Amino acid sequence: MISLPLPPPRTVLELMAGARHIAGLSLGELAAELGQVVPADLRRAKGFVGSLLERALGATAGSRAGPDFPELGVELKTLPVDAVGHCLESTFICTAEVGDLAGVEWEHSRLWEKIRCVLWVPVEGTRTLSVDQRRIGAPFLWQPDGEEEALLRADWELLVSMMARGQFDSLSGHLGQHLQLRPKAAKGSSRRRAFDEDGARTLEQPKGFYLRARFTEALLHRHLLGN
DNA sequence: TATTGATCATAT
DNA sequence: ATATGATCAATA
Repeated sequence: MISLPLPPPRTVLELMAGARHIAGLSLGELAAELGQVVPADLRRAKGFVGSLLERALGATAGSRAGPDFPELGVELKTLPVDAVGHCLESTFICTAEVGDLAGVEWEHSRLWEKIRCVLWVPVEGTRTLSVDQRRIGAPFLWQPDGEEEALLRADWELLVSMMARGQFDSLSGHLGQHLQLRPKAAKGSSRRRAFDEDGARTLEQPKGFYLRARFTEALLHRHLLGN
């Protein structure tokens, strides 16, 4: 047996090995090894699974900005799945700037920096399963290929250009084939400085970029088929 | 019932 | 206040 939490991984291969090591464990078993208590449900602990996995695998970034494993340039994301392999939720990637959008380019965007190398860890997320019984699945590393990058870039450019033009009234979670923009705030009343269609200062709801569940599901299934 | 809009806890 | 980790829950 290897003791948990694992030390900070020195290489991507080491991180992968750690993730494979905890695959098959239930969240209850993993939490017990870390001396943590598992909440009865996630209503008041929405980040529990992600934080638990970070701790187990030796992530050190905490809630600081940037990737979970800065030295490796790897972002860790849990992926809630059901028994059949369907993704149950979209995946939050990063907050979106709603003002001062001039000159932002895809290659230097926070979105691209976040997703250029992701270690996905599927975790059972069916709500009828108690949290402690949910099992951790096999991890897989994803670096978007040219086609995937082009698809995400197209969505990103549409959404960002609309915000840059102040077209917030036309924005909704319906836009974007694979990447969407949705509210991301503690309260519905939260506001950030932005500019309206006439360039006048205004306040808008904070927003975040999310990968649609069907997109992450395609990644998962492609991995399962061997790629 | 799939999806969008709203929300919760914690760290800095 | 804002960024981290996301899932909840109302709506269409």
